[in-house]
This record gives sequence, C-alpha cells and structure tokens, in this order.
Amino acid sequence: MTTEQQTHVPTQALRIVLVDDHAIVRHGLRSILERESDLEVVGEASTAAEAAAVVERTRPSIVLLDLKLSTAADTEGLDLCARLTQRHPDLAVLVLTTFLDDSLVVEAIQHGARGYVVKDVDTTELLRSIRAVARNESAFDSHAAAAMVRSMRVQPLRPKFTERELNVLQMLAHGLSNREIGGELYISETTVKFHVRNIMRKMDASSRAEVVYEASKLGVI
Amino acid sequence: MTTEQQTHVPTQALRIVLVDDHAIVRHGLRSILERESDLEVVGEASTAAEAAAVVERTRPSIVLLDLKLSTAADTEGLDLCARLTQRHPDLAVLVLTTFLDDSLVVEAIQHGARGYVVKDVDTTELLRSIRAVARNESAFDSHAAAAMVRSMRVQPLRPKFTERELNVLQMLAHGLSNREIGGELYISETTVKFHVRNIMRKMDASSRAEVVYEASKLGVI
DNA sequence: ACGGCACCTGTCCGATCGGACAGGGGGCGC
DNA sequence: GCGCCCCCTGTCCGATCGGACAGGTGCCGT
Repeated sequence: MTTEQQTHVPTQALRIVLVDDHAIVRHGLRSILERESDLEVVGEASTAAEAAAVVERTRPSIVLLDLKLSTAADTEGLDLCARLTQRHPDLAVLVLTTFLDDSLVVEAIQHGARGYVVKDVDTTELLRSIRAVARNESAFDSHAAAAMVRSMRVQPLRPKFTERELNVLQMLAHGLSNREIGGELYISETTVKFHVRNIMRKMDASSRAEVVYEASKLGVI
Repeated sequence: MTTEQQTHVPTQALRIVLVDDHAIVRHGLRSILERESDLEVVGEASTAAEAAAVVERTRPSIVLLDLKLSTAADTEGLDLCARLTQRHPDLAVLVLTTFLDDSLVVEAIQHGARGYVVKDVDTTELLRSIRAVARNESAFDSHAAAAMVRSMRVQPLRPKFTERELNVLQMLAHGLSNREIGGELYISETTVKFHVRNIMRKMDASSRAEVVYEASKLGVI
C-alpha cells in the first residue's frame, strides 16, 4: 500500500541471506536484489546446516528461505526456520517456495516465518514483501493468503484414527478387500468391516472408494 | 564423455529461448548462460502461447522449457513441447523442471523433448546438457535417467483410455458410485459398469478401490 | 472396583459391485 | 460395403460391501 513512502535511503542497506538448494534460483534472486540500492545480499546457502552457519556469521536482517531443501521432507526447512527465529528473534524469515501447500503455509508461520510467497510472484511483489518483513510486518502473496484462510476454517483435518484404524486405512487405501485386510492383520473379516465403518464415519465418506480418495488427498497413500 | 573436444569457438553462438513462468528462474538462467561466450539468450516466455510466438520470431536452436507452466496441468507444457518440435524438427527442447516425475520424463520424451534435467543440478552440468542437446545428442541428469530406467521396465504405463473412460475414471477416483457417475454423465448405470469394467481390465485392478489407488499413483486425482 | 476405550467377533439383510451373457448405434478407414 | 472401435443398454447372478443388531475381551485411569 505505502510502498513508496520510503524514498529516502534507509539508515543502512537490508542485509539478506538466500537459502535455496537451487543455484539457479539463488543466482536469479541475487541479480534481482542487487539492483536495489537498499538491499544487499550478504550470503547464500544451499543446505540447512550451511544456512545456520552463514546466518551466524553474517547476521542478516532477512533470510529468504526455500522450505524444500534437498529432495527430502519439508521438515528440514521448517526446523531451520524455527531454529533461526528462536536464536535471532529480530530476524525476518520470508519463505519463498515453489509450490503452494496449504498446510505448509500454516506450519511455516508456526515455525516463525514472517511471510510466505511463491516463486511465481512478479519482481516488484517480491521486493515489496522483503521490505515489509524487514519492517516487522507480514507478507503473503494472494495465493498464500488464500491458503491461510482455507487452513483456518475447515479443520477437523485428519480426524484422529486409532492404531488399528490406521493399519486398516493403509490397506484400504491400497485397494485391498475386507477379506484380504483381515488376512494381513490376522483378524476376521467382520472386524475389518467394523474398522472400515469407523473410518468411513470419521472421514464422512460413504464408500471405501471415497475413503481411498480422501486418503490420497491426505497423503496417506 | 567428450565434453572438452570443442575447445574452439563454434561457428556461432547457440541461440536460446527460456520458457518458465517464474521470472526469478528466468533471471537466474539468463545470468548463468550469458557468462558463456558460446551461448546467447534471445528470448523469454512465461506462457505456452507466448513461447510459441517467441520461438517463431527468434528461431532459436534451443528451448529451455519448464513443463509446469502456470498452476494448471502438465498438459500445457507437454503440448507446447510437441508443437515446437513438430514445427521445428531441428529445435532442441531441453526440459528443465523443478521436480522429478517419472511419468513426466517419459511423456516429455514422447512429446519431443531431447533432454530432461531438474533444476537442482549444478551449473556446469546444466551447461553440459545444453551443449549436448545442441549437438543433437540427449541429456539427462542422473535422477532423470534413473526415472527413465524405472519407467522403461515395468510399464504398460497408463494403458490408453478412451475419452469416456477418462471421464468415468475421474469420477471413480473421486469415490462416486456407479449410479452417481451415470447421473453426472447422463448415461445408465449399466453403461457406467461397462466402462468401469474396461478401466479395471486395463489397469489390472480387481476393485474400484484399487482403481482409485492406481489413479492416485498415476496422478489422475 | 468401576467405567471407558480400543479392539475383537458374530448374525442378518439390503444395496452395490464385479462379471458374463447378449445385444444396437455411429464413425472411420480400406 | 465391411470390419473395427467406441459408445450405449439391458438381464441375470454371485460376491462384496455398508450398516444395524448384539455381544466379549483386556488395558488404563480414577
């Protein structure tokens, strides 16, 4: 909104560290940011460990963080985010990631991120977001904001299953019949039906096929 | 293997067009490529339509293509790939995408791509791949190559469905019953069963739940 | 000791599904 | 025209599923 109010050069350039496992992306970001007189890229990192070290050394005011470090889980990026913001409460972490994942937006915030933008925002929007988080504000692009709203509302997400139900759900999701599941778990077909009915009730589904569909949405498969 | 044999400067710089919906990525690529004396970025595009026009105008020898254009399906990028390679048989399309999707590797090749690398390869590997496809060779990073091997073996991958079967498969995958599907498509329940049986036969599945499972693996959902 | 919970089992029944018949219609290539 | 394929429809039947009964066991916390 008031992006143009700071026409004066700030006391000092904003010191930025880039964390992304893609060298290409780091290059692109650097070339964009270094055109701005009030921004300065003081470090890069491609892994969580490296990032922690670089931040420790360069003491930036902003970290641009891609949560999808390595091919592994998002946990690594989220953990890094939490560690950085705990050790440096003034540090502004702006998550800059490729795809929009509703649950990831929420988790990022819970882990201390101050903003979340996807990489296909245009350049000016990115710069605006950077300056916003530097001012202790928050920054979300429209998609991420929408994801937040979605995540806020609905949630009885993943309605708590018992141990046994999770077993059954797994096999159910793989297309096994009640009889087959019973064979695998050494329980009677009747018992399987008992669990399946409870799963369907909790998922508000009305057929095993729908259960498989919901399971695939929830990433159970 | 023989990457160093062309120490002489080629007759002319390789003309390259970048196609990626992320401005950041285009920037990064451009800054990397323009450091090389034998490479020249002659155009950029962020959409399929734009890409077709830019290629028509600039006549590059290489297109670096991100298949995931927009948030939509991969179809757009694949279609573009097919169109480009059909109209310009000498054009080398190198797919440069973020994530590795086994089936996408195969489809990219079937749609005329000459190489497939994921964005987290290092810079030298990317340059090597670009020069390889320019020489009419192929280029796959190790992950993509592994994906190809995987895809080669087992596969009667995605066994060719008819139009109608794809409709039914969609709804099947969302957990609808035969009756409901019939209602949606304005056909009788019997006909739905006819299609469902054909789908199950083609997928080698023995229940609709298994179909949903397979569909989720194939990314139909 | 008692209630609560997760887990297990059975019977009975109507609805749905999976599969095998046996057809008819339209489009397309040879 | 003829064959081929896709699409549509019906009937009949056994298997499975979805759901409603009515139970029994063992663990845990109060």
